Order: sequence, then C-alpha cells, then structure tokens
Amino acid sequence: MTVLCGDCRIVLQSINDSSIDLVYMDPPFFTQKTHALVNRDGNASYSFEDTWESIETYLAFMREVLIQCKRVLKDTGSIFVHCDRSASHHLRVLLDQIFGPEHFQSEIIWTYRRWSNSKKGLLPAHQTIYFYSKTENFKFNVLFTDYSPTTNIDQILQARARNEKGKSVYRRDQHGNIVAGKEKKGVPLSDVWYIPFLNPKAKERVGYPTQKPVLLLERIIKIATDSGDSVLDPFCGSGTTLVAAKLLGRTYIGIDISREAVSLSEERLRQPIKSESQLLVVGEEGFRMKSNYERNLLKALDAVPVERNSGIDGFLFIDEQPIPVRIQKDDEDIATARQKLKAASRAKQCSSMILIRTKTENNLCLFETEDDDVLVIDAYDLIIRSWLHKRKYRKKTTVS
Amino acid sequence: MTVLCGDCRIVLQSINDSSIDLVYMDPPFFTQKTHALVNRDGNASYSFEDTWESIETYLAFMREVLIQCKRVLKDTGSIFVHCDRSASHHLRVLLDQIFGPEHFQSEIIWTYRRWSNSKKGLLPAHQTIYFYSKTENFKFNVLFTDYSPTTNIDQILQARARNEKGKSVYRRDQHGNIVAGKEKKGVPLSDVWYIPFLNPKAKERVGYPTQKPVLLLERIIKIATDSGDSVLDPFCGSGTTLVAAKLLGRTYIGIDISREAVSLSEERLRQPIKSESQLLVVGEEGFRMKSNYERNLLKALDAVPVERNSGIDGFLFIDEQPIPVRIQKDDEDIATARQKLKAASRAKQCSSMILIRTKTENNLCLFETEDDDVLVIDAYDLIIRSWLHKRKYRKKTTVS
DNA sequence: AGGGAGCCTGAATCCTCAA
DNA sequence: GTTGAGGATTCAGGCTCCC
Repeated sequence: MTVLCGDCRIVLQSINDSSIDLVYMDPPFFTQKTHALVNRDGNASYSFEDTWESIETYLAFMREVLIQCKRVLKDTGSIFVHCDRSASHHLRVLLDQIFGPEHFQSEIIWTYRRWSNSKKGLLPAHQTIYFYSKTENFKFNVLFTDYSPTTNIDQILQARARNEKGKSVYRRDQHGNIVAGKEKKGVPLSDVWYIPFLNPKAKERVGYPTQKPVLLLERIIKIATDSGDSVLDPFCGSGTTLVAAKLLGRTYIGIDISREAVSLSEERLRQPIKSESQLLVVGEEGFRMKSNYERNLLKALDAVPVERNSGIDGFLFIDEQPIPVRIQKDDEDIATARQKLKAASRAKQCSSMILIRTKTENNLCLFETEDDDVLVIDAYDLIIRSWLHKRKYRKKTTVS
Repeated sequence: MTVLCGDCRIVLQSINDSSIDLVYMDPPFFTQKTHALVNRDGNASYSFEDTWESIETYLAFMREVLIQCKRVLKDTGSIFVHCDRSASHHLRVLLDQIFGPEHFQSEIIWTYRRWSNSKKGLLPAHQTIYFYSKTENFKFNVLFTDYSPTTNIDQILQARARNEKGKSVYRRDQHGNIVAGKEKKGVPLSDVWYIPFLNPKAKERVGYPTQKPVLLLERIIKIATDSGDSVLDPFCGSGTTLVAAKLLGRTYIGIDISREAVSLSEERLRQPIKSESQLLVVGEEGFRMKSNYERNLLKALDAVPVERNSGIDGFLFIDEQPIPVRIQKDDEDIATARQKLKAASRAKQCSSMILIRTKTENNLCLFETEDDDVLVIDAYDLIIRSWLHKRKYRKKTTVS
C-alpha cells in the first residue's frame, strides 16, 4: 500500500518473487514527444519525456521492466500492458518473448470518441492493452454485459439438443413441450471496450498528462483480481490505478520516477472518496461508490444518489420538493433505519421521507402509522422472495 | 477485370510495375487450422489450409507476397492488410520493414458482435486491418460519419478563433455576436469501424469460410480510390473485394490458388449482390423497444430485459428458474396485461410470473387471487404518488 | 501425453404462420 | 395480399471429454 519514487527497473528489485496478482502498466508509448499539461489552477505542471534514441533503446528498457514484472507475479497472476499504435507491435513481440506466445490472452481495444483534427487519414480513436498471463492457471473473473437487442432472449433460454443429423434443435419433452434452459447472466465481456476518453474539461482530471479513466482500471482490476489481492503499477503517474485498486479493496504498490507524480498519487490516495468527489460531480462519484443493488433501486425510484454515511442515500424530487430516500442496510433493523433517516432529514426541513425495506424482521409489529411522514416501501426482491416462499409452502400443504 | 488462378507469388509477377491503386488482402491469419464450410444448398464445400510449419515460414511467405504488392502499386497507392490477433504484430513488423514505418497510416479495428462461447477470458470481437501507403503522396478520401449524440451541433457550426493566450474560442464579430462557421459534414471517419459480422444466416453468405461483408470492402475502396481506379486482391477467396470494386465502378484483379474459389468469384461477379444488413439499416437503437422507465424497473428487479417478445418484458432468475416479468403498459388495464403475460408464458412452461402495476384503475376490484400464479407488484412511483396524494388530502381535511 | 469429436454459445438473419 | 411477431437456424470459437 505504498507509492515508491524511482526508476522502476531499480525499485522493482525490492519486491518479492511471486507476490503480485496483477501488474497494469501504462509505460511511455514511444511517441517521441514530451508530454506536459498545466494543472487546473495553473500553478503546477506535470510532464514526462517520451523521447528515445531508437526503438531498440526503448525496447531494451521495456525488456528490463517486463522481466522484473514477470518475476514478481504470482503463478495465477496476469499483466496488462497499455500501449498505442506507435510501438504496440514491437511490445507484443517482446511480450511473446518474455511471457511466451501461449500465455497471450487478449488484445484489448480501448476505444473512445475524440475531437477531430483535420489530419489526412483516419482519426485515431483507440489504444491497445495487451493481456498476458504468467501461466495457464491464471485468475479470471467473467464480467457480463447486456445481450444485443437483436437477440431473442426468450428463445435462447430454451434448452437445446442435436437431432439425428447432428443439427442443433430445441429440446422437447415427451409431450412435445419446450424444455427451459439454465440461468442466463448476459454476454461475457468482449475485448473491445468503449469507455469515454477523459474530456479535457472532466472534473476527474488532476492535471496529469495521459491520465486514464478510473472506469478502465476498475474493469481490469475486477477481471484479474479478487478482493484483497495485490496490484502493481510500475509507471503509476497520477495514480489512477492505485485509486481504482483502493476503491475496490485491493492492495497496491505504485512506482514512478517523478517526485511530483508520487506526491500527486499520494494526495489522491489519502482520501480517495473525498478527494475524488471534490473533483467529480457528487452524482457521478456517488454512483460509483454505491453497490449495484442500491444504485438500481435508486434508479427505479428515479432518485438522485448522494454520498454515503449521511443517513440519506438519495433524493427524489416531486414538484421541486426534495424527498430523502434511505435504503435499509444489511446490518440494521427497520426501526434503526427509520430513525437514521429521520435524523438526517430533520436538518433538511423535509416533511416527507421514503424508506426502502430490504429485509423481513422477526417481529413484524412495526407498521407505517397513520400520521407518520415516512413511507415504507418493500424492495421488489423482498416481495418476490416472500411470495415464492408462501407459494412453495402452500403447494406442499395442498399436496399432502 | 479478371480473376486469376494460381499462387499469388507467381501470378503477381505478370502484373506491371506501378499499375495498381489499391491492394487489399485477406491472407491466411496463421490460425494453424483448416477452415472449411459447406455451401448453403449443401452440394459444394469450400476449404483452405492455414497451417504452417512455424511463424518464420509464414512470414517468409508473406514477405514475398508483400514485396510483389509494393512493386505493382502506384506511388499514390496504398495497401490494406487484414489480419487477426494470431499474427498481427509480426505482420506489422514485416510491413514496417517493407513499406517503412513512416508510411504506416492506420491500424484499423474492425469490431462486431458475434456468437459467444464459454472461453476463459475475453470474447474476441475484432480484427485488425493495417493501412500503409507506398509514399507520402498517397490518395485519401475523407469519409464522414454522424456526430455523436452528445455533441452540441450548434457549437460545431460556430467559427473559432484563438484568443490572446492562444486558447480556442468562438469567433465574434465587432458587436460580440457569434459568427457562423463553414458547413460541417460530420465527424471524419475514425480507425475503429463497427460493421456487423456476416451472420451465419445472411443471404450474402456464399458458403466460403472467412467471407467478409461487402460493406467493409466498400469503405476501404472509397477511402483509397476514385472511380475507375484499379483494385487488386491477391487472396480473393469468394471475391468480396471484386464485387465491391465492381459495384463502385473500379477495375479489379483477383488472384486465388483454389480453382473453386476462382469459379465462385467469377460467378458472384456475374451478378454482384449486396445484401442490406437489417441491423445497419435500422441501427441498434432501432431494436430497443423499451423506455428508460421500463429498463430501470427491470434493473431494480434484477431481471434480464427481453426485446423481442410482446408479452414478456424480462426474465428474473430464482434458483436457476426463469420467471417472466411484464410491466403494465400505458394503454392497457391490468387485466389485459395479465392476460398477455400468461399467454406469452404458456409456451415457455413457466409456472410463476410477475406483473408490475404502473397505474391505478377506476375499479379496483381485481386483486391477486389466492391460487394465482401471477404476482402483481406496484411500481415504486405508483406507491409514492398515491401516498403523497393521500397525505395531501388528509392534511387538507385536518386543517379545515 | 495429444488430438479429434462433441457440446455450449448468442447474434442476426431467414422463414413461417397468424391476423 | 401484406405485415409483423416470433420461431428456426447456423457459425474464420473454444471448451471439455474421451480415446
């Protein structure tokens, strides 16, 4: 959980063999340019050199770094190397040499829309991330995306079989009825990722050149590690990788040769939630911090999410009047939840509040009182689960 | 305007120096597999070998072909080499050697959605096309695409200038009014192309493995040539390049080592057909039938949305069992909604269903019957609206 | 061990049948 | 006839399982 300053070829030597679960690196791309950007308030400027004598010098440097990275990786670990069209082919040849072509897993295309320039040629709108594993036995979590709107989901739910000619057909039982298949979670994530490029005006920007979106790093970390695993970024720059790792509960080590970059990373890490939310709109960051479950509930309510720890999870606006919303937490009973919501709302002068109940209680004596200003609504999954439970029980008794 | 049969390394020798405007090639990808496919009507079968002793053998072969291609290209000509992740990096190193890294123009990513599989890792969903020119003085036509929906069109149309600090600002006349700029045609085409993969069921398919969509070739030909120019494809296969060239009024030469492929190309050229992709005509959004409201409701239920069934809006999975979900539509009463849901679910053999009520009815006589298999849940906004209404009324009566 | 056969997959078309 | 909903079809994949 540190950010180290120095040449990563040297600093990496202090890291133990087989101790890291994921290496992500965003090294110089061999653009042969100096990258500089002035900070928001204009008083600090970060820059780094990406000029090299020749491609051979560049590759010799990268070779040293990659060999060290392989050494520190666990056998179940993987490496993601970010590059652009300047030298991606040379880097992949190098990766083949060091990690072995059989450990190549994916060529990830990060694509985005960007302001057009009037260059003769096609507008560059992608960068490449090479994904190699150390062994065949690498850790991989499948992320799922939505089905294409052209897909007949109701159809692909049906179980399938082969007929006598070996053709794929839907399976039918002895009555000729269709047989239902297994659960569908969605389509496994593909190797082409559309993630918006950090807009020059984005609040997330901290003034560091080549800064990557947190969303991109979150996705990589989720794919290759579990909670508590270790993430290493030998060219950490503004520390985006480390922030994403911290937000996802992974441990992290960052290295950068620039004193300023290390300070900037440390600053961002000190309070990633707070400092990030100063930079980001509350809604955006609040959205990322909430669990999917709460986020979806708030969306269905059409409520605007707010930050945690305040007793209020979001606000619903009806006739321009804000109505505080709280979702009952796993570790609290409905009375506590109501109390917290009322306490937090008192200061806001709100007379109507909404509480979403997510659990059944042992004693169901607490109900919405007639003159209360809190509306208690049961979460959909709570309603469904108790209905199914009731039905099951009823069927059993009917049979007996 | 011919299709020649033979090894392209030999056949190319018969083509004059500096006589071709565009070379497109779709060589073997070094997949180390034999690709075979049976024709639609089942009476013909095409196949080709893509197995090699080593990567060196493959590259030696490709080197010979590429050197010949450079020779026959005009000084204003360009070459587009289609490859996939198997050997793209090696091919680009080769292209750098033969055409010079300074003549590298673009790494085009052709991306698409396709049937998936149970791979451990990311689903491959792109192929790469390298675009090199013979000299700096190459022919290039800018194609335009639509602006992204987030772009403010009004702003683009305004003329721009630089202020005293060199920053880009909108130009204003002496009265401070914004000056309208030149007409813009859209965003110049980027190097990431989303073009639907030739679907297994597409009519355009002729039964040749690895067949490419005509649309992809049309785009390349439009970029690099004008009407009447010459196009060469040394691995023409089923002749897609030649068909696209003919449709666009370019002259063409195709070469293939397989007698069957040459016959197939000749046959296709006799009646060049381009099938319209429904997906491209309508657009992905055209297939999405759900409102944001409905989508958010389904998400809160943790249900998978269904786009192509008029009775079912989504599926919820509990204990791996699919449960159909329907959201009551604006123009239907709850009885109709229930009836449609039950009708659609009958074929799916589902015994439990969920119906989301979104409106109150005048006669509230219809309730969930004890033995029913449909659970009716009120949408959150319905609950909230009726609660607020009730409170308002109660307060009024209290005051009076 | 290594290699071939068979299985699971979902996108996007074609195609059928009902209204 | 004409339209449109939804059922049927098949693959430049990649896994497992079985000799």
